[in-house]
Amino acid sequence: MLASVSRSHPQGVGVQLYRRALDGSGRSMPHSEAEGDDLQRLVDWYQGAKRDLPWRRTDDPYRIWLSETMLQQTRVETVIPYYHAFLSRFPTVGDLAAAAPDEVAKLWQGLGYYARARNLHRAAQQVVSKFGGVIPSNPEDFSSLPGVGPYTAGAVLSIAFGQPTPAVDGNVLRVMARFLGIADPVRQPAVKRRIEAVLQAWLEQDNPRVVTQAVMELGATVCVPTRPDCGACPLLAGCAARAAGRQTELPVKSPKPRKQKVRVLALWCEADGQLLVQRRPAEGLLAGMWQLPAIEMPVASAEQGLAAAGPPAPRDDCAVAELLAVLSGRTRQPDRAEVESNGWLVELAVARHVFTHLEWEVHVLRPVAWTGHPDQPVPETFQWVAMADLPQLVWPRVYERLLEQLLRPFTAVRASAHLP
DNA sequence: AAACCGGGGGC
DNA sequence: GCCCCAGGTTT
Repeated sequence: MLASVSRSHPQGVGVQLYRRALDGSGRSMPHSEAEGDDLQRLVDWYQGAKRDLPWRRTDDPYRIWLSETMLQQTRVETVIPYYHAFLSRFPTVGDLAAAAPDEVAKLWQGLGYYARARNLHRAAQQVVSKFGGVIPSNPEDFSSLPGVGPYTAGAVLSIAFGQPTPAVDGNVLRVMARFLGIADPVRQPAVKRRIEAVLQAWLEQDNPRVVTQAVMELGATVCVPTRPDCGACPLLAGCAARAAGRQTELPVKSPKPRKQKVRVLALWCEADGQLLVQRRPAEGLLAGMWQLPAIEMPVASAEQGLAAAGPPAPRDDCAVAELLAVLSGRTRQPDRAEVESNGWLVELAVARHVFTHLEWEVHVLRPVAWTGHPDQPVPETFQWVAMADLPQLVWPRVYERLLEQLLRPFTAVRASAHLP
């Protein structure tokens, strides 16, 4: 198929595309002929250069689907141990469908973007209930599953089922933006559509299982964000960005907004070998995960440049007093003496944690005068838990670290010792 | 279209 | 410190 494609325009077309894109002058011209050899070289390169990854050793759609889900916004090295642990516990989609939600969450602990796990679990149940336990191989059905967006659908359908469905992830976006010389912001849907169209043409000319992975592999190992190794690139001949010497300037991305800083005041309430913990709301940040009883106080934007860190302020004492009142089942506001009394909070630890869109500074405080006890009732969402049982709960990374620090020499909080 | 949703590794 | 990673969902 590809061998018959002519080799008429070694590099001219790519340069032209780059200039046109820079001028913002609209549609690209067809580029099938000049890229035929590029595609062939890409495929040949992949066969010899591909990394030996666990999900490349199987044809099982379930395993490939799991890998694509775990790999969303997550590095290969991070995923590998989770991938093995997950499959060890849930070898088939049916096993996953039959699992308890908390057990699925526990195996995802530390991986981030926890909605992925909830969606995958629900999707597995739908595979059983709607598709007889067989992962659907047609785009409409597979894309209907929760957590399956355009990328995941394209990736699984092409890699596991050999269909010519393009999968555009961050790697592919970068490779194609450079190869085609696209100077428009890659966020724009029009850019993604154009890249999908070119990629689909490639998929229809060669084995989709190979082409999809080849482009991604190129972006992951050669056409990397900084210092791309153009000398080793199979697409060098047709690359518009390289021809213009501007490969490091692409892709063009829009600037990100500043992170909101949040001061988190978390309480260490321990009594009778038990610890008071709190379950986060079922929706939103870190949904349904466990933490120390805490209040989150957004730091005013004016203060962000100043001492966002630092010792608890008077306002913090007041907020903690209110939380302690709630824990004690009292409805009245804490009195002046409680709030103003000195030295009633001992700071046991501080941890900073950065999310995509905000930043936490967690202070773990021990209210030395508080007399709460496991025998007394606590409001909903709070719970006394034996120290030894803490590892069974699902913790956000920052609390995992804090607990490990504060519980030493107690047992670890991780699900499995071999995870990072 | 923009905001929300984790965590980590490389520089 | 900044970037960005085999993205999806919600508003």
